[in-house]
Amino acid sequence: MFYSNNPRFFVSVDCIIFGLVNGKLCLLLTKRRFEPEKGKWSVMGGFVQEDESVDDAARRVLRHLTGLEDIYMEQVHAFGAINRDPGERVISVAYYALLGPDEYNLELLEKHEAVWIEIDKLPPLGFDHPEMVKKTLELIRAKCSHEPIGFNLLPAMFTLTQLQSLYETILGEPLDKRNFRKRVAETHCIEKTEYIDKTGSRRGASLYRFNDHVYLSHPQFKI
Amino acid sequence: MFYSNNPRFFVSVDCIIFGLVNGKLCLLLTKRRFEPEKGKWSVMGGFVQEDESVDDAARRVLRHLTGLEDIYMEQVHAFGAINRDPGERVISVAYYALLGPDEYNLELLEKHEAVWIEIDKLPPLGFDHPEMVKKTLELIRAKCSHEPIGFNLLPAMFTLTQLQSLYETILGEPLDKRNFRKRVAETHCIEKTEYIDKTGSRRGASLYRFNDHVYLSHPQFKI
DNA sequence: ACAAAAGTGTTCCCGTTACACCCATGA
DNA sequence: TCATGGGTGTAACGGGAACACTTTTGT
Repeated sequence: MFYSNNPRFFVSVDCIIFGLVNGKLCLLLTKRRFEPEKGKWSVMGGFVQEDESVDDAARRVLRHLTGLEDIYMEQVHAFGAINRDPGERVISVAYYALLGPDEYNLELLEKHEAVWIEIDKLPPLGFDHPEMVKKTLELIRAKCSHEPIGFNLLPAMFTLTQLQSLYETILGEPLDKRNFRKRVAETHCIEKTEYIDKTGSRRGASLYRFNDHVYLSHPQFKI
Repeated sequence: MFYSNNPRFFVSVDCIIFGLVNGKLCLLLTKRRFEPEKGKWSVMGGFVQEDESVDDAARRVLRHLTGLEDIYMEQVHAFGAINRDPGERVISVAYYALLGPDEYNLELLEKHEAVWIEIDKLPPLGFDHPEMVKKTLELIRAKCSHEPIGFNLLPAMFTLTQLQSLYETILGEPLDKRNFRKRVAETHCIEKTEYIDKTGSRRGASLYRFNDHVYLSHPQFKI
């Protein structure tokens, strides 16, 4: 057919997977056991197959690591430099994903030799993964203030201190506690529950919950 | 080699090309003469080749249409649905480009059967091009207020009325003239020249120029 | 003289920021 | 009782929005 004059390429997905481990923002990385870039750290990836869309390929990578289907995930950028993979030419589409504490179990991660590494202690990464991570961080930094993506990293119920500390980590700057809580109060989709978390302090802190139903009916969000 | 278990795909670029024609924001479209989607309108595209990066492929499409190398261009999104191309499977990376009035000549466009069509009079497009255009519009709408991309659509010198009307078209809403000019005045990288445009009014309007040197030394922009 | 676009300041309001102390509890 | 994190209000400031008339000049 007409298209056949043109070359075909391997297409991969690379998933920049975020999670909170002990309250620290981490990336899921693996140390490559095969060439190319053997021994270097890299993000989790895989090749796109015939029977799946590119988005589906990213979901498959996520599913293998977590056993779950409905992980928050979004495309970041396509990377298409000729020599970005020193082995063969591969065009890669980067995605980022946000995992909540219940969305990963360490056994499954161990089986895939994936480890959580704190975002500000990243080892040197192979390929063009540093650029992918950089672009992803810019993206979520810009996005987290007007779209409620941060909740995907938290448990279903969380304290305001946890939420604030998450935002501080993502934005890389300290936030004023009273102003932060004022904005939370104005954001109707974050609601206080009757539950109290006693593990983080002697006094106990109210647990809050993100109400996506309220959010979807009034999609306004500003933190 | 190890990768060879995996399938390969055609990869294309699709360029959503904007231009100002008679002060109206337009897209460069073509009516397809070949299957698939013969007779439908589509944006300008091409297949990625072995010897070029994906970005380079987009630049090549632009170069063929304009004869120029340095067109403002940026990636929008990769589209990878299995059946997005009814002919064969093609994974496409969308780019948008902004052409100034001196960056296209109608003969060259005619040779490629490309025509300018006003952004609010678009015909039905084939493939997933409607989604590409929608995503692109969202992107430039969000971007034009904090990054000086609009100037790529204007001649080297322009009146403030032209600039305002461009922003009104992109944002889809009328802007207050005095507030607009106040913001322009605060933006050091837009400078008044000694020249006067007499074609747009009896009185004549001062011509302004975007100074990218100033912008690069103080990359701040807010309109 | 008049039509048509160019050009120009001020006021008000609201949202953002800065800031410090008391509370509840377990050890 | 004290150490620890939880929780609360107000005042000052600054940026954004609303708003109308005069100027210039070609016809």
